[in-house]
Amino acid sequence: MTSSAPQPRKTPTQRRAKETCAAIVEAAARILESENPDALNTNRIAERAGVSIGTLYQYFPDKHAILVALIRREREMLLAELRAVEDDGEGALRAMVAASIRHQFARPKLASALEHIEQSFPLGAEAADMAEEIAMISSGLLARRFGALARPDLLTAVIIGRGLVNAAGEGALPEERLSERVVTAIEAYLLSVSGGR
Amino acid sequence: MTSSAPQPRKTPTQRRAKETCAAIVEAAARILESENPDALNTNRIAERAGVSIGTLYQYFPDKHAILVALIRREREMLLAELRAVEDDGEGALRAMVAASIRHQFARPKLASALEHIEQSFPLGAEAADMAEEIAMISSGLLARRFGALARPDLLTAVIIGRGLVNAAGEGALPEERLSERVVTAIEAYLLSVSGGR
DNA sequence: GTAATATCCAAGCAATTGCTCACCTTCTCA
DNA sequence: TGAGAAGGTGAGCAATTGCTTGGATATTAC
Repeated sequence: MTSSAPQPRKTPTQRRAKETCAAIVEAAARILESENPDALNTNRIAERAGVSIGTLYQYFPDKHAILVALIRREREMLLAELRAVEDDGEGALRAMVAASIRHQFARPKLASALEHIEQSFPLGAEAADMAEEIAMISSGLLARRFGALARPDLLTAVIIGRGLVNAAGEGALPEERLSERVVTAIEAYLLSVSGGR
Repeated sequence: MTSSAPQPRKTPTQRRAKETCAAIVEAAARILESENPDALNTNRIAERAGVSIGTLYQYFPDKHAILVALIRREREMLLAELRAVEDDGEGALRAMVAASIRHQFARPKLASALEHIEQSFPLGAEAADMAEEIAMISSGLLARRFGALARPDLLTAVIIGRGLVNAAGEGALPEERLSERVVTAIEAYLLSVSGGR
């Protein structure tokens, strides 16, 4: 009975080791941002992190695990911002959109690189968890304004928002007045499916 | 003075050679569909196409060129469908959405695999051309119903549509009543920015 | 038919990749 | 203070990759 998700060989306990781990993950992020993503290999990650390749493989069982850690790190940052949005009914949608845009434009290249990587290897369960939590948060925040929303309608709203923010982050849509544009698109759709009132 | 876009070594003239070329491109498509995209290498493409690796490199200067050819092939198929939409005012939007959905669901895995590949290497100029042509087509078809639309609003509508169709193609959104949903989202947005009438 | 041309073959090279292993260094704590 | 644990090193292996090359086979033109 072999576990399909390999565990790291060592768990970092001392502070030095935790910094090393963080440096490795951040090095991967920097490579994804600066060079073409094909240049992302473990030797290069170790080099940019300023550690040896052997050290890297003490904390990450394989290359895949480094990317998973990076994706988790970024997801948690976004989720934290979304969870912090206050449920004041009126401005909640605006605040969620603003948080998403802030996250996307903090490190736009990284955000879109990860976007593509996420699909190529199924981070399946976790991606679903993340989608679920975003749906839950949004559901609560939007209910006051649009009433109880059917699941597909909620998903549609989230996808519209994500799509527009990503497109803008990749330069396919002007950044100007992006926030209003996204809010408008989501509001228009939700009003339309929730009775138009 | 070296050209940055390498030309194929030979242009296929006989029918046999053209079939070989098509088989190579289709083999790449099948690999992207069936196996994980990391397994896409030239040796494998040649094997699945039923030709030798040497033959492959007679018509394609490098691996990149095969993917470009495949992307072009798929783009042309979609564009052809979109161009064929009749300008009857009312049903034009519905018809464009239907064409996009048909294209996406004809070979869903291929469509989303290419979606991710397109970004990783800049097919820059051509991608822009495609976006431009879609914008032109849409612009004409939507003008009758929504009036002259500002460029960013048009782009937003296209991105909303693409995003929803892709999401559905990847299973993130139920396929049920997808067409109505997409039309609703686009209509709601365009009505909202074009004066709400 | 036969020469010229077009098409196809596949062994294998050079480079890159993910990763291991045997060893050294730094830290912790009794 | 010193021994064991935690942290770190980097040469290099095995596998894979994109691609070249030298030559065999098929098609066309005369």
